[in-house]
Amino acid sequence: MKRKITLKHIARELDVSISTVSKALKNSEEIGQDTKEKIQAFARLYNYRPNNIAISLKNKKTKNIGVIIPDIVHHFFTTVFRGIEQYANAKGYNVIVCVSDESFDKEVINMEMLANGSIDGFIMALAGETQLKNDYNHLKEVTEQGIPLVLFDRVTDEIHCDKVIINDEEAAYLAVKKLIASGRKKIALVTTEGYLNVSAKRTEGYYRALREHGLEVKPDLVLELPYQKEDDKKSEAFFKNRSMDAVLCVNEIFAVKSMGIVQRLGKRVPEDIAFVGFTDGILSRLSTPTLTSVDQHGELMGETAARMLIEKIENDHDQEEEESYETQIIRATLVERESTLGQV
Amino acid sequence: MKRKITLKHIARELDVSISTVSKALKNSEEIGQDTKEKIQAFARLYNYRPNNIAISLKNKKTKNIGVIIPDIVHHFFTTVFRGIEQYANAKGYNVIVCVSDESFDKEVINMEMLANGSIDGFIMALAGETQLKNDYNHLKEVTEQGIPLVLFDRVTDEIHCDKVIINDEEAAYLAVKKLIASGRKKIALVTTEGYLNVSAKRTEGYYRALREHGLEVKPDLVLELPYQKEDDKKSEAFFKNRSMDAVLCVNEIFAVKSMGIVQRLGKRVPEDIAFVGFTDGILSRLSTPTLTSVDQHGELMGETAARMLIEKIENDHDQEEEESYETQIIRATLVERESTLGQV
DNA sequence: TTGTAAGCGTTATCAC
DNA sequence: GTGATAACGCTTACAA
Repeated sequence: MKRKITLKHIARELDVSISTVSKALKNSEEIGQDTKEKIQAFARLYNYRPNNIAISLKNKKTKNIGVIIPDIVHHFFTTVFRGIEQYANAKGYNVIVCVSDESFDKEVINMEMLANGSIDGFIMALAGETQLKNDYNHLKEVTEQGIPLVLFDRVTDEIHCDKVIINDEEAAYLAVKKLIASGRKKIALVTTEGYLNVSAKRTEGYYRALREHGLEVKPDLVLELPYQKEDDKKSEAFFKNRSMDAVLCVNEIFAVKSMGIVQRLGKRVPEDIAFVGFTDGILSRLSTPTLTSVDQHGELMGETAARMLIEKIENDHDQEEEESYETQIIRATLVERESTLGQV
Repeated sequence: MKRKITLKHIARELDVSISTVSKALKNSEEIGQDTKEKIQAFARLYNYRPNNIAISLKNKKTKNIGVIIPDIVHHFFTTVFRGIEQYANAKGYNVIVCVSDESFDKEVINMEMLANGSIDGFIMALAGETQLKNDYNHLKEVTEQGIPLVLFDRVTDEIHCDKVIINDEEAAYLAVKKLIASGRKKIALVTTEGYLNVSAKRTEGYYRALREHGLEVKPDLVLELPYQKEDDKKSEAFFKNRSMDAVLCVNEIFAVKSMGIVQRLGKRVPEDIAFVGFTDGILSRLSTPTLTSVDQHGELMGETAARMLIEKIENDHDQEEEESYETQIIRATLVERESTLGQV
């Protein structure tokens, strides 16, 4: 087993001082040509690599960024993560991920773990529970310590920091508007219980589109489902007992499931009922019929978040006080597929 | 901005030495009751938290584990990751993820970055390119340095280390056997090009099942598709021009796509053609018809890998030389759904 | 009971 | 040109 070699080893072996070795390896002008060559050759031979931890301690920079997301087995978060990871990596940063599992406590614990020196900044989407509790002290503490923070998707007005969101309200509005333009009149909504931030905004957009086009807003055309738990009974009853010609769903899982239920009830998609989902993932592309869906551009979102964060991290030293925070809005786009084909 | 406080600050403030503070905060018997209380109160007040980096440097343990996977927007890897993350977190470890993107170079770079002190051990699945090149020097170096490594799913015999795999060959064998038992006789295979390890094993299982049941092995009933790129033309031609009554696919994406194509060609699933996929993910549950699929138990796999790794990490100090490596086999299970219903 | 000092691996400043 | 020294934040023998 060849253990990792340190400056000290090289110094001892070549009978020079540690600082000489350090400088030689940085090709410093101070060091004589022959000594440099000798040291560099030795270092190469033994495959010397500086110890990241020691450098972190010295520089007070870890070159790590902490990402805390509610769930990892989830297309959207995964996509955002890829955007973060790619950008960060290109900039020489590593990414430490923690999953809050929608739990407030886990979010707090993970944040505290990472905040004690492990990372230079955070990128996160709030846990559902955190949004419900409306308790953001853990975020406040972190920002007060001067650790840069970027929130994405699941954000809050309570915290002043950089944010990246999509135009949820508008995207839903535009999707519904399109349905209306194609002749649909009885448009239902399938959304989540418990009012996650984003679902709430999408719901607003849905209502606004109806109102602005003089369509009646019927509360009984709105179905609220639990966020993760499967509950097909409720959906079946909903679709069986109501008349509608289009459905907006706040995510693609709800949409694909609903399409399945509706088709089993003998209705045709899109002829009888059109469907639009959010989160343009693999399900949308592979369902039958393929699903028209709002693409949230997760990867771009992640990249944007990472860019904002790294920007803050690397400029932190000078402008101490002139805190200026930005909210970037990623414009969602509607990807049209079979589930909304045709004019009614 | 309240900057993070250190032992030194506390010591200076309370006019004691750093070591006294350190000991007091660990509730050491050495320190007098009143001093302890004074120090602890002060620390609590200013919310003192030890700096992880300093501790890492001291202990030569980072409490981080490095995970390198080919892709993150991928149900199976994501599931494994969740298993790793949960177990690791419960044991007080954080997880640093790097994505190799199926690239050999990225895999090497990421490994080297992390190996220089950032992590205590690796869990990884090999990049496709790495398996093709058959070059594992980066893994060798890491293990020779005494950094524990656990490979999962995409493994290699070239490296001696702990491994976690599923019984791919057997799982495919059993799936095909089941198809045969239900009366299917002309069974096709949809697999990946380039022979990823796992696909190759599944292919073997497919062949073995046919042979053992006296069915003819027809090479033209085997379709090889590119791993990621969409190429529907090829599939369409395949299904249009051949007669078959069942299909085994090496992943659920291939399966769901194929089902779509076949249905568009006017055939019924499962009446005319039965389908079985691998990777029991969300697609399998939500496709129409729902897909019978081999559950690879990713989460268990991740948890197992994390357990093996942490075990090695925490026992490294004593048994230096008596290297004993283990290969855990997770038994895949067939989840039967609509796509294989009924007897022919 | 408290403090001093060395050490983890590096870098930077200053002396020789 | 080269080396000693201090520092990053913490732990821990060992002194006092």
